[in-house]
This record gives sequence, structure tokens and C-alpha cells, in this order.
Amino acid sequence: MGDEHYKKQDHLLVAIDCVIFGFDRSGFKVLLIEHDFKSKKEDWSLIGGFVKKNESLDAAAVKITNKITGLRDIYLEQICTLGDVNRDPLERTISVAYYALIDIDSYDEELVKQYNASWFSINEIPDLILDHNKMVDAALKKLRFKASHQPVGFELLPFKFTLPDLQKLYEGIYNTRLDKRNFRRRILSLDVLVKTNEKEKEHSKKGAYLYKFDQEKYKKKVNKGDSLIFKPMSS
Amino acid sequence: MGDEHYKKQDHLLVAIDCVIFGFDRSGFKVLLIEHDFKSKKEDWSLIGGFVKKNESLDAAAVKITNKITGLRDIYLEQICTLGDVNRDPLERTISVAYYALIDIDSYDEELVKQYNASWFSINEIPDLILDHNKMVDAALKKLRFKASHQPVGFELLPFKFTLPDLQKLYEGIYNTRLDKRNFRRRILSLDVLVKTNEKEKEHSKKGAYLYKFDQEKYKKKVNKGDSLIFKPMSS
DNA sequence: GCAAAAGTGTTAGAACTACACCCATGC
DNA sequence: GCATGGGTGTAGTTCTAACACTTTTGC
Repeated sequence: MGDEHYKKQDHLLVAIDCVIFGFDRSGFKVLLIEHDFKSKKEDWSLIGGFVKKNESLDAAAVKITNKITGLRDIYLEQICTLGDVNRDPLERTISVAYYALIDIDSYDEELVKQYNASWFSINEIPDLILDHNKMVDAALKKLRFKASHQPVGFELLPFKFTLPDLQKLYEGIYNTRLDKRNFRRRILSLDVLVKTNEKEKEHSKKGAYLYKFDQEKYKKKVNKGDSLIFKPMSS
Repeated sequence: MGDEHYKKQDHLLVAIDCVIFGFDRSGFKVLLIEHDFKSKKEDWSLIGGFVKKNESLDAAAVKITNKITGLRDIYLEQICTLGDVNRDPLERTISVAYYALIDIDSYDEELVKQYNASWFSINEIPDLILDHNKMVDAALKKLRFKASHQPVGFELLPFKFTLPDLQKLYEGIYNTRLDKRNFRRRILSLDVLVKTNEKEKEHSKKGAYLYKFDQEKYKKKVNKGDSLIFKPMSS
């Protein structure tokens, strides 16, 4: 915004690209699509699209994540905007990157297949087109920060989950190993978890208690936001 | 980025708006311009401009801050991008917000006058046009985060400065009071300051020693970046 | 000589890290 | 009965926060 006249200004293509994070027992993942319109092999990219004139950035990001996952009410956060002149060789395009957190067990598998999309462990992200690797790196950095200041998990886990699962989620986010006892003490001291009487017995013989989030308290913590609740933890 | 065809897509106006932070003994400030083209009274805004087709976002932000301050090599960081459909009533415009940190004693006063710009204490930011207040809030939040993880000050202070000044800077950033002894211990333990033998005697009878940053070590800390070095501190 | 700001250490409490064993169950 | 993953407590260390007096010098 400035003192120049609007009419004569350049108008640019504006894109949205989404880093869709998901989590299951085998780890922390990103959803990528095979980007075939140049039909090179192994040409992966983020999910994206262009912003329409009558559509806000946030709305465009919702539309795009919904298109491929089928999910409504997705948690989305803006990461950054990339705008080098030649970042897209076809035409000058600026791109606003977002990340999404979804429960990996609840997306629409049909849609994902249809778009040639696959989940990649964050340790095995392939080379992506354009500057999409930069976006993934920035998304991870931002998510790690977020996770160190606010509880994270509600968006990434099913309604009920075990503490070992939650720990694996944090280990995935920080790409590190955590001490079981310290992790439990810490996460329970946040006072946002409610223990149920049910046990999950698919993944161990003894079975692990299922917990759920106390939504009220959870949201309060998330909105508070500035208090430090987790540091990247020790091994 | 997506699978749609580029030609038919909408093209949008893209603006840059800059939150220019400065610091002097009387506090922590933001530079605003009187936005007179509708000639309402007291119609303040951030400094901004439109992005040209052949100009990167970062370059546009540099150009804009340079235009009003006359400074080169300004520290700039992207904050966020705002893109509601009706955020600018004149035309659909998305705006990428940046913040700049400058030494308030070294800008070009002539230019600032010419643009009808003034410094406002961050406690007294007036109502700004469009969504510019949102940008200022986001800038502060981001700067506070940055200051809690990396040393800040090199960009905002003159080459030599006193510890009481540096403390006032942090107090300004966090809008709080800090304990002198704890502050000194902490900031010195970062091992990025070098004490000189000179004293600054304009502001006290006893005089305070001048310090400078050890640029090597400072940059190393800034690039490292992820280690927590300051929490928002106690009163 | 006194007002005004600079400078300096200690201590109690809180938080963090590291660490090892028993439990419940399916096979 | 044993292998597998779930669950639990403590002690040493480090970090943090609270706090008061002396120094210098311009007036």
C-alpha cells in the first residue's frame, strides 16, 4: 500500500502451496503429489493452486487442502510467501505457503489416489519442484516452534490416543528420541489430557490407556500461546 | 502451484507494507506516515508500495524502506501476508508485510519529513488504515519471539552503546521492566559483547561503559538461532 | 553533600536430566 | 515362561528469580 496509483500497477499470479502434515504409528509425514504435467519421472510437488480474485488467501488454502483430503475444518497456518522473480519459470508467480495438520487416519483415500499423492516421511522428502523444499523446511521449523510453545496433537491424532502415540508424535516432530518418564510427567503437567478407562491393545500385549484432550483447557492453552511449555527435549 | 493452466488465472495487485522499528533512549518506536490522499485528519499508515513484475518481494521491501529512511543494508524480515478479499476497498490487493530494524539515530530526517512520517511509541500506535494495525501486532509478536531466541540489538543500536541502553531496548521490546543484575549476567553470558574503555557520560554523572558487539560471535548466535537464550523475562 | 544513575553477589526454590526396574498380557 | 511394550519415582544439577548496597560525579 502506498501513494501510487492503483490502475497502472503490475498484477501478478498468486499461488497457494500447502504442506500437509499427517501422523500415524509409523511416523510423521508430508503429503506430496506426483507432478506429471511435464511427465518427468519422480517429479514431486506440494499441493497447490492459484488464488482467485474473489477468494481470500485463507479460503484458497482451505479449498486446496479440502480438494485433496476431503476434510473440512482443517487446521491451517500460513508459513511464508516466496516471491523471487524467476521462482516459476513459466510465469512470474508469488506463492503463499501454508501448512495443514490432519489426522492421517481420516482423509479420503480415493481422492488422494486420484491426485497421485503419497505420504513421505519427513526424513525422506524427495527433491521437489520449484522452491517447494524451502516451503517444507520452513513449515517444519514453524511447526517445531509451535509445538514448543503450545500443545500440538489434537489436530494430528484421532479423538482417543495413547501416551506412547503422543510421544511418537513429538519424537517425529523433533526428529529425536525422548525419555518416557520425563515426557509423561511434562505432558500430563500441562493439564490438557483426560485419561479414559479404555485400553488400546492392538499394539501391545499389556495395552495402553487411551487419553483424550480436554477441549476447553486445550484451546485455552493454544490461545494463550506465549508461554513456553516444551523445549526441544533431551534424548 | 497446481495443475491448472496459467493463462486463464486471475492476476492480483501485490503490495508490500513495512513496519519500521527504531529505538532511542525514549523508547521503542514505529515509523508511520500520514496518509493524506483521502485527506482525512490523522489518517496514518505503514510505509508501502506495490510489487513490480520484475522485482522480488524482498527487493521491493528493501526499496520501500530505503526510500523513506535513506539507509542501505537494512535488516528486514517477512512477517505474514494478508489477503482478505475486501481488505483494500479500492481494489483487491494482497499485501506482504515486513518489519525492519534500524538505528533510529542514523536515518535520513529530510526524507522522513518529506513523506510526512513520524515515530510512534509502540504503546501509542494510532488507528491505522486498512489492516495495518494487524501487521504491527504481528511484527511485534515476531520480533519478541526473535529476541527471545537470538541476540537483537546490533541492528537497532549505534555501533557503541551502554548496557543500560541495551536493557531499555529489551524492556521496550517486551514492554516490561527487567532486573538490572539479572539482565547483565544474562546478556554478558551470551558472550557477544565487548567492553570498551570509553564511558558515555551524557546521560548520567557516573557514566556508563560503552560496549560493542563482537560481530563474529554475534552472527554465529543469530544464525544458530534455535537455542533459547532469553525468555520473556521477569519484572 | 546530595541526587542520580551505574555497577556488583548471594541464596532459596524451581525445573531439568538422567537413570532402572516391575507390570500385564499374548503367544 | 518369556518376550513385548506399558508404566512408575528419585536424586543431583542447573537455571531462575528475588533482593540491597556501594560507587562515581555533576551540580
